[in-house]
Order: sequence, then structure tokens, then C-alpha cells
Amino acid sequence: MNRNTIQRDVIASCLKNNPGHLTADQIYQLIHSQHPAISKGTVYRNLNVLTQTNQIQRIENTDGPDFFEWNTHPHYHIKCIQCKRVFDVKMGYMNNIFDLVQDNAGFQFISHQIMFEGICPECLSKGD
Amino acid sequence: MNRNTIQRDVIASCLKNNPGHLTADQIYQLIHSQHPAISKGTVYRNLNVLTQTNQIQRIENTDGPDFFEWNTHPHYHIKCIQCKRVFDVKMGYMNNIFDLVQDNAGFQFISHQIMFEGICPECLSKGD
DNA sequence: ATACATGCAAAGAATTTGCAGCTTG
DNA sequence: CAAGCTGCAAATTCTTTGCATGTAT
Repeated sequence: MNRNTIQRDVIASCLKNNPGHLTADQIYQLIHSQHPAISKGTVYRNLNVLTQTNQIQRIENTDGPDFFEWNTHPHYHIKCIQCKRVFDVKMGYMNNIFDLVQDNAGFQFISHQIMFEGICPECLSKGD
Repeated sequence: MNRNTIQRDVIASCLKNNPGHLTADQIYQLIHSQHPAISKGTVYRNLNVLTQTNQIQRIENTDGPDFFEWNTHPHYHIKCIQCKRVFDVKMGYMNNIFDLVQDNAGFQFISHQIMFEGICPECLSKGD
């Protein structure tokens, strides 16, 4: 089914070795310096494959490029409204959140995500 | 500062009279039938102004166009993974959610949003 | 062998923006 | 009249896709 190509390995390793949350373009830039022949289309295609096979996690973004991270455990994120970067939030995962819904109105609830907005320490220290 | 133009009025009224969640393009189509001269740029610009002045609410979307609704009270949404439409969730707003964060890690938390994914009654009844 | 992957460039989707002319206060 | 707004089209941003060629199994 899915093949082990050099490119796929390099992209997965890039995320494994860079803790945090990277955009497709950042990943492309990082890899491009070592492997100048890699194409952006390949990066996007492989990020999709790796996400679908649950080897990495995609953090969908509403006002800019999506982020990707090595950690696939379900958890929540906070986005800095100034630098637009995304970080993990240290907070227990709410497995029971569906119990808080008062009336499901005939919907089948499958999953949820929580995105916090705020200001990261780095931007805070650079003044308002 | 902000002026009352016919276009702005018509766009606000469109949301007021159409309960639910509409995309910029849906709003444009609805208005265009009555006011063929309106341009899409004007719709987008006015939706931004109305959102900034808190007259309407924007629901940011990760895999398609954003939605807009007349109701500006903070609440949560569910997106149908089949038809991609967005609906309100009947669930209390978690004003205390920041208390659940175990370690703010130096971040200033400002706001949060929760997006559920699921299947809407209409899609459920159309079979799997 | 052949199904899957790659590089490249072009296309796509959603939204923003530059500009000249028009309105509102 | 001046600041703000409009219509139009072009530009921007992020991501996907078509195609001919290459490669893993």
C-alpha cells in the first residue's frame, strides 16, 4: 500500500527531530537545505499520508497554514495572537465532554477540538 | 467612522433574516438576486467590519469557507463531516475553562473555542 | 511488472487589496 | 469636502492536482 520512500522518511524524521509545531513550508525549507531536489508537492502529499496513517498530527488552522507535530496523542493547543505560532496546552483531555451537551438534537458527536487564543511568553516579554 | 451604506445594511439584514450559518459566498448569492450590482469584495469587506464591531459572529473554518451568523453570544459549534455545514451546540459556555489548565507556562490566556465534529440528523437519515 | 511516488508547474479555493470613481456625514 | 465605501479585477496565500517519469515491492 504505502511505500517507504526516502522523501517520506526524511519528512517524518524532520518532525520527529523538531519538537513543536511546524508548517508545511517550514518543513519544506528545513529539508530543502539538505535535499535541494525535494518538491513542495511531495511535502504536502506526504504530510497528508502521514496524518492519515496517524504517524503525525495535523493541527488545522483558521488564519494561516496548518501545523504538524510528531505527538499524535489527543491534546489541546493555544495560538499566540501576535506571532501566530501554536503551542501545546497542559490540560487533561476531556473524554467526558460529550456529557456536557444538553441536547444532541439528533447529531452523532464524534470528536472535538479546543483552540485557545492568547499571548505566548516570548511575545509578552517583547512588550504589548 | 463607519458609514451606513445600503450594502452594509443589506448584508446585515441578510444574516438577521436567515437564521443559521452562512458563508460569504452564500450571502453574496442571496443578495445578488435582489441587488445584482453588489460585488463580492464588498460582501467580504462588510462581513469583516460587522464582525469587528461585534454585530455578527464569524465562525472560522479550517477546511472551507468561514461561516457567519447573526447570534453574537459566545457558544460552541458542531460541523457535519459529511455536508460540512455548521450548527450550534446546546451546551453551557465554559467560563471556567481556564481553571482546568494545569500550568499556563507563562502564557496569557484570552479566549477559547470548541468545535465538535459529527454527523447532522439530515446526513444520518440519508444513510451512512 | 505495476502500483505507488516524485518533481514540476499549473490550477483551485478563499479572501484581500489597489485603484478610480462614488457616497455619506 | 473629506473620509469612507464601492465595483472591478488582479493579487495573495495555502494546498491540491495532472502529467510524464521514476522507484519500491
